[in-house]
Amino acid sequence: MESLFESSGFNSFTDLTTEQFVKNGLYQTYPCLEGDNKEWNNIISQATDVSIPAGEILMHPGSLCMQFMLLIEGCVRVYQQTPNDREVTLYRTHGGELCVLSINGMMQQKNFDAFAKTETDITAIALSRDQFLQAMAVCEPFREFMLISLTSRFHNVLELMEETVFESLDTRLICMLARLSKENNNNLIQITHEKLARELGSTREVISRLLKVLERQGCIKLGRGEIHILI
Amino acid sequence: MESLFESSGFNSFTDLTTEQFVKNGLYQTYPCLEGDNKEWNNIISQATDVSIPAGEILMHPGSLCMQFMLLIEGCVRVYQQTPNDREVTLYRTHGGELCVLSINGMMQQKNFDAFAKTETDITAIALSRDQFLQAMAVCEPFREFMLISLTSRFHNVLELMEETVFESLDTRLICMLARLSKENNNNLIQITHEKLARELGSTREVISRLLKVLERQGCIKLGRGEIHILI
DNA sequence: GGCGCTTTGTGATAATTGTCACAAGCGGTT
DNA sequence: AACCGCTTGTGACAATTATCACAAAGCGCC
Repeated sequence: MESLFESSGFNSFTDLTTEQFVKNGLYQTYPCLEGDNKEWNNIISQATDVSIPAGEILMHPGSLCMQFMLLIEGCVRVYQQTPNDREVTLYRTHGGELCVLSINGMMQQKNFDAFAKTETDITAIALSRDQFLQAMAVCEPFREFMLISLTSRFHNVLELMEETVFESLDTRLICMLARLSKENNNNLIQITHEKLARELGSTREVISRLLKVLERQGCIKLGRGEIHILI
Repeated sequence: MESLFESSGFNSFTDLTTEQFVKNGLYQTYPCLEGDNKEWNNIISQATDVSIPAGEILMHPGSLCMQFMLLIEGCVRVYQQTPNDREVTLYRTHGGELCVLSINGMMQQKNFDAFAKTETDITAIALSRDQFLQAMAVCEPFREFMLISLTSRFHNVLELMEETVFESLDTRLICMLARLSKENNNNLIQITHEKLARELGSTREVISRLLKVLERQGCIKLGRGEIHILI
């Protein structure tokens, strides 16, 4: 199997108009990177625009990503998987965030033992290793952005670690529901029990049972593929 | 409570001879950073040598570390803790590795919700935020080292994540014993059950029982404060 | 309506892990 | 020997979580 990022020119835009559009998108999404730095602008003008549909696996254990990705639009889920098909979500990368996974492959021999999959169509800008290193050398805001991105992602994962080690599954489930509701700004969450289980690293039956308990307690109302939060 | 790193000049060396000694240590420990880069050498010559005894808490939730640490010698344990006094080790930083935690505080408002504690006496070199950013700007090997350090630490933590989510405690315990034995290159491990529990995020009684099972199976031989690995 | 697929509900059961309580052993000190 | 602190052993018990098995309900489609 081969990572999509390794294969060249996947769905790349070739006409300048579209390219221009995406690269304007870059500064809308990453205003902190805009500036009159000639070298930086030069690098960006040579970067590849990338567009990938939902549901594609961008990285998987064993793949060595050789490009650096600045996500413009869309959402990528990073998760781990066991042989017996259990999963846990590690984090998600959204537009305006860089793909920290993609740095790993570029900087080291070690390949990454996690999956990354597009949850929506995404657009992104890809830099080669050299372009990336060059950008690091010449552009102070880029350096700063890199460091902040890496450390906050690290921070996220440590928080997740703490939760999974010390918190019971029902607590984690409740937190997850609260978060989903808040993110969508909606008391109605559209998700199956199966997917919730794959978020939390558990199994469907267990989640179904826990949800049923919450429903009996009057916290939520269950429907097929949806959960109403009743505060 | 105040982080040690925040308080200034903790045990700093003041005489040039010792300083010189530690800074030679820098290049012994970090050969990749040595070079004839004037700006870099200038930054390093102004950096603070730090020496801290074993058992000190360097960082704790709520502290904002404002210095960047290059660890020369010794070992720092980074761990999380619950109100009811359970712990889990996230990772250890040894001589030759940089303290990725310390970058977090410098780059962001968010403070780090983990503990860092010296397990041995340590010596390190501390850079201020400005010195650090300057170093990132002028020194390509330093940049590369930073990126590699950050991504491999990230990698470590994700592996740990996978283990704790999907592996049973006895499996994780066995792995831990194997690792400790390998690290010391010795079939005799000197550690208490209590400490093993704090490594793994579990409790003493549980670990004691699991160890007893392993002993009955003939895998190990238990003694007070020590475990013999019998292959 | 009938079919097929996805999703949910749930019983039964086992394994894992945590918690409380207390005894016992070991090693050093006085 | 007597004492003390640290460490280990273990019973009893509860709670949590996973697993297997299968039924039932919801939904789209012909």
